[in-house]
Amino acid sequence: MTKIVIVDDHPVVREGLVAALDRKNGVEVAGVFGSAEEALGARVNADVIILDLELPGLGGLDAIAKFSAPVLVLTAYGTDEDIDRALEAGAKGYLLKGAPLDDIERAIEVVARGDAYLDPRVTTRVIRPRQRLSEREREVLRLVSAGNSNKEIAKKLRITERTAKFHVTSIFNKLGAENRAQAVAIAAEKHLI
Amino acid sequence: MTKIVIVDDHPVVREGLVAALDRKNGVEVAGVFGSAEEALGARVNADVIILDLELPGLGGLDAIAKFSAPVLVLTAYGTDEDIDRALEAGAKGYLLKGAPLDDIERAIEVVARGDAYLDPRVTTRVIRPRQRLSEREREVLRLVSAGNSNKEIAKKLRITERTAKFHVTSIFNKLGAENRAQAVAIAAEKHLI
DNA sequence: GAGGGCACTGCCCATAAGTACAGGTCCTCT
DNA sequence: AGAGGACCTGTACTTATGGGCAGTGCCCTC
Repeated sequence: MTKIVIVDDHPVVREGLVAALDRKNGVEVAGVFGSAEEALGARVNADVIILDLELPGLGGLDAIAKFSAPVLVLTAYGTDEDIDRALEAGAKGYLLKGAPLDDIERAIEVVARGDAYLDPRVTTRVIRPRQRLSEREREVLRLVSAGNSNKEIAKKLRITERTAKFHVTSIFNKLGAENRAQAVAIAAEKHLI
Repeated sequence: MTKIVIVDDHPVVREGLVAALDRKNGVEVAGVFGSAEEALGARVNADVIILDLELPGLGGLDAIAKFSAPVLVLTAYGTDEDIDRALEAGAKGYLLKGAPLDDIERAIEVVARGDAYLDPRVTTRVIRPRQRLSEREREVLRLVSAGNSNKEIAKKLRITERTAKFHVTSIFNKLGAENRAQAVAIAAEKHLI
């Protein structure tokens, strides 16, 4: 009997998962929570945690490492950044909302026995090494998105305008953008900002 | 007995809605579909259509007007543009995914009797008049997001560079941006692109 | 028929952006 | 010790951007 704990702030999603998993043999829903804090506080003994990344309060990404049971992420977006951080944090599975129920059930089995499961749409991103932005570059990108000029960025980060330009150029190279407008668009699309 | 048709491409969401509504008195789920085409083709007699906006094939926004029964939109994003277009297309209700089951049930009742229901998070946006971009401006904004210079935009739209600049400036004014990077960020945040 | 919104265009100008060259210091991992 | 990465800086250059001022024409509504 595989014990499942569900952590998702969407009532409809919780309902759907419970309904689907209750029907299935060998699986038992041991707890359903709307936030990571509740789930962690309940200290339920589970074999698999199904965890949404967008949660009120403690975000799913930060919660992953706090669970002792293997975590199967089930979330709406599969952005490079989310996936990277979730897997780095120790998630054993990554599913996108909208996945067929069969896939969800298979993922639970796989994760429960200690293996890893990735949604096919996620796998594509994982096998292709991405150009991750450095901490500084993300900072600069954030300022660019807010409409700051290189001079303003320089002032805020206490560096010279030349260095600000340098970071901006690095961002272009990594994102494959030709100018700030496109960089912001790409970043938004990848949910980097 | 209120007859409901559910149109959503997420299996988990479909499952959740069916489970929740089956429990409720006076409500009957008369059909569940994964796309607008299927739902329209089935010609089920319904009192309320629960419709997701992000659908494969025919998008939810375009599908709204094609249903004869009142449509209750249930979607993940509540962006100004989506809301505007959905309401213009004739949606009678607008709920965000993540809404409590009670709200969903209330919305169904309200919509079924011909009134309108808005998610509280949506209402805020509706009562505040927004600066909507013109068709041309959205076109220009799209090109700006793709990294095009004013000259390139001019060429692609067969106008002069001066006119491209003019549109870009109008976009800045309406969005409250100071430059293209910020405009793209704001547009992305409002899901205008 | 007089607005009002939208689309379009001209000239001019100061500043910002983006890129080319070339270099430097840290820190970490091997 | 050496390699690689992130981070930082300089000079010099071309081009793009954003905005001011001024004006035209179209279409739709009141």
